[in-house]
Amino acid sequence: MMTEAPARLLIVDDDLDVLSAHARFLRVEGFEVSVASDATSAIGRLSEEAFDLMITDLKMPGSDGLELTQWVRESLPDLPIFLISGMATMPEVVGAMRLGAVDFLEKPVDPEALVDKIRAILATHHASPLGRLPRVGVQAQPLTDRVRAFEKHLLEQALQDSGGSVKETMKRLGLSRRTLNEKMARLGVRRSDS
Amino acid sequence: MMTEAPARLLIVDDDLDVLSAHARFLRVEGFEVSVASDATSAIGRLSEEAFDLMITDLKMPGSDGLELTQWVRESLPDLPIFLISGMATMPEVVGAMRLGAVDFLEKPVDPEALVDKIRAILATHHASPLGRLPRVGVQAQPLTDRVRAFEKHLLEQALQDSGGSVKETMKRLGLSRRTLNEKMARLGVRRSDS
DNA sequence: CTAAACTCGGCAAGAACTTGCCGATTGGGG
DNA sequence: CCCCAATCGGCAAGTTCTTGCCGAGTTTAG
Repeated sequence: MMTEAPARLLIVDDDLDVLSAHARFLRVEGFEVSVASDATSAIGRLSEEAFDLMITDLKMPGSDGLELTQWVRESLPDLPIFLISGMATMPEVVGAMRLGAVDFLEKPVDPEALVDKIRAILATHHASPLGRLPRVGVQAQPLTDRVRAFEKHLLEQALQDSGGSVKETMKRLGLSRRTLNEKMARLGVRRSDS
Repeated sequence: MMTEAPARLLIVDDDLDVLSAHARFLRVEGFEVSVASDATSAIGRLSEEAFDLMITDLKMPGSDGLELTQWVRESLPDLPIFLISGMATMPEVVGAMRLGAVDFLEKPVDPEALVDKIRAILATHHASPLGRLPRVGVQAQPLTDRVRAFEKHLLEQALQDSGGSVKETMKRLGLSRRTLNEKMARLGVRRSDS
């Protein structure tokens, strides 16, 4: 369980049901969540407040997720972006990643998986040399937890990059099959067959 | 048609028919084309000659396109890479892009479109020497090394935030004094008295 | 249906890490 | 000079992690 200063998330989605559902769930998980239902208001929010992560739907009426991503990349280079979309075409995904999205999730989004990814990204980002946000006084957090989160993130990412193949992942990470399995079990990483 | 120095392309594909077909077509289009039928020989080529662009199949026997991409990203950061694949899953595409591929094409590849993309990439690349630097986690080496590096970073950061005080740092990281000392020694972290 | 390729997880020996206990060192104050 | 505070590192018992060996489901291609 984490007790550090809550991370601030901005969720953007034109589907209000999805939006509020995600927002509610993430708040329960301890994040500080702001929402926006379109790119314009999202940009408004981003302009007046600092966020640790933005999660946006790719397909929205008007200015869409890609444009929003682009705007963010130019204006807030350090803000990690998660793109979410159902029925995304390959070119769209490619474009999104090229624009600098950190990850791409397909609808429907598994809340648990989303939370894991969020935590993982925040863990790496906080540690990265970019420490852009003013840090609060005593934000002590066990080293082991942070390292664990990071390791978990690496595992998930490698696994995903390998298309879910354990064999491929172990080569990529330089681990023996057995060790990889152990770590996955220990850290609660599952192969998400896509 | 201009007469500038022809761009040098390296095409990697295990399917020799596809390989030669593409090579032939691209040569007709005025590119200087080299080919390789597997990752190993591709690396060989890349090691001995300079290229402007590499086009590789994602799925190949043995060391696959992802590994090749990874190798290139580490060794030749500026070389743009096109990945080609049929039946690629979303996570694979995301992973490939995250590894730094410039574009991702689906088989069967339309030669005309390919040429367009090649020209476009070469143009932009020549124009902006940096391409896109801000990429996220490029998969590098063994998991353990990366985790170690991360932990070291956290230690250094915490130590610095504590003004070099070990006592303060141990509280902050939730470690016993002895453990902290051990880690510092193991990871080669020293107190930089400021 | 069978063979081959992948994956999993139990088990156990060995390696690596954690941590309390002790004594030693270094700098200030008193 | 002595005492206190902050650090270090040796030692050793206790834990946790790594990894090879084995046997067992699952999938996939023939």
